[in-house]
Amino acid sequence: MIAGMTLSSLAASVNVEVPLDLRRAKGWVGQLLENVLGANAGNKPEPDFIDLGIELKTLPVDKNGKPTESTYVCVVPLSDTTGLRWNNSIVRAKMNHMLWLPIEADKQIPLGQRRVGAGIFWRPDVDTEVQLAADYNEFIERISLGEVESITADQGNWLQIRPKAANSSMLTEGIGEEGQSIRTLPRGFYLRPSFTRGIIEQWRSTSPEGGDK
DNA sequence: TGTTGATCATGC
DNA sequence: GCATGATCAACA
Repeated sequence: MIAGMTLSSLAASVNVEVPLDLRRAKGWVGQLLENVLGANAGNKPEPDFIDLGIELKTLPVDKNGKPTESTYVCVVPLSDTTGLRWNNSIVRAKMNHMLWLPIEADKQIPLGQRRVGAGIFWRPDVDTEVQLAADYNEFIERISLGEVESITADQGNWLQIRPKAANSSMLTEGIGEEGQSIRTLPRGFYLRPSFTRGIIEQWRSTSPEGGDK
């Protein structure tokens, strides 16, 4: 029902002001859509629609419909990694059912005039999940071995690990090279734009609304 | 121009 | 400080 609507009309429907730009309101679009659609997980590490088990993600896209940014998934566990496996991971819980909402992100369009696209309900197919699991397990193994400081963003096929903090001086507990406790920058799991591009392309080729371009 | 590392706002 | 929502902006 909200496909095609502008952010300013959606904001008006929930009595929210539209900021001039996103520089000081980076998560504004995502929070607006949570509001409009009634997501209820708050800031808990659970899917947004708890009862449905569905994770809501806005996906900024350029004029060609290609994602312009990576997608944050969740915080990376850096200290208590024993027993962590793909099957009991928060990454898997969130990615099991996702609702993607493409949003126009061309900076030439004023924020309030940007439109929401058709929602894409998505679940990973078997091959995709195998690859995500491989990325995840490799990262967790390296973290368990005390290699967190040598993980860079160019590692991982679909998932990547990057800093996720208020600033570069934030520290959290991690595992050092000798297995000791260290202080290290908090990290997050992110999905590469190449991954979300695939979701859009898959939708375009299979949905009646999607056309074939 | 795409990526990587850094950063912004909010709630508790 | 940690978890949510993400985008910014410098640099390769």
